[in-house]
Amino acid sequence: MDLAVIEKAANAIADKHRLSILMEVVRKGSLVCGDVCEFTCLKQPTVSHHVKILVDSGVLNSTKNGRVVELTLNKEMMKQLSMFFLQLS
Amino acid sequence: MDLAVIEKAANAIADKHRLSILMEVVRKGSLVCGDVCEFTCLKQPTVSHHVKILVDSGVLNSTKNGRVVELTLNKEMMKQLSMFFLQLS
DNA sequence: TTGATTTATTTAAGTTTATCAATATTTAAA
DNA sequence: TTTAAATATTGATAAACTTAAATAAATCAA
Repeated sequence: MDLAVIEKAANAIADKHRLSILMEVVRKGSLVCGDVCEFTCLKQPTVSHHVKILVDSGVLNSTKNGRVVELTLNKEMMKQLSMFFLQLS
Repeated sequence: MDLAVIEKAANAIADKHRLSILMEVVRKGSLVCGDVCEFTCLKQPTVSHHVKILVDSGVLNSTKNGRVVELTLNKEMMKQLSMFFLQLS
């Protein structure tokens, strides 16, 4: 269990907007960045910044389809996090 | 599942020193604040600050025994976090 | 009560982060 | 090849965070 991975994932989740992006990805299955601008009150560069943190941390996967970037949940990371906290409980 | 709780706990864990305090509490079973000053390279007011964040977030429990503050793991919070990520995976 | 010990608080400096305007880049469509 | 659309990057500013010195508060021991 790499603590740096946990720390980075926790950091990605430790923000109101990023957590809400994560939950919306879960709810919808997938999102493009433009969607995020709509349901948050954030401008495009801010969304880009937050999405980068979520993707770099491994919380979200991103795949570029033409002009859009599709965001999906990294379930492997969710499993890792779940196992980490399970072992502590 | 209260997202504000998840966000606050994630924030508490999203710091190298605080995560290491958490892991040391897990390893030892319990710690006092003075111990934390020793195994981290942090001064007492800094430790006090980080401990406060960990306790306020519900990640650690604290009980005052005389002059010392005993820190233990809040296993209920660990369970909550584990379940949260399990449901997402 | 006095002195020592442990933790908390205040304050300040330095660093990092969040935000957005402006602009660049990439790609699809006309 | 232009134009339009989606995302990324840069640069600037304000807010938040980390750190620690100085100090206060609480508690134990002598």
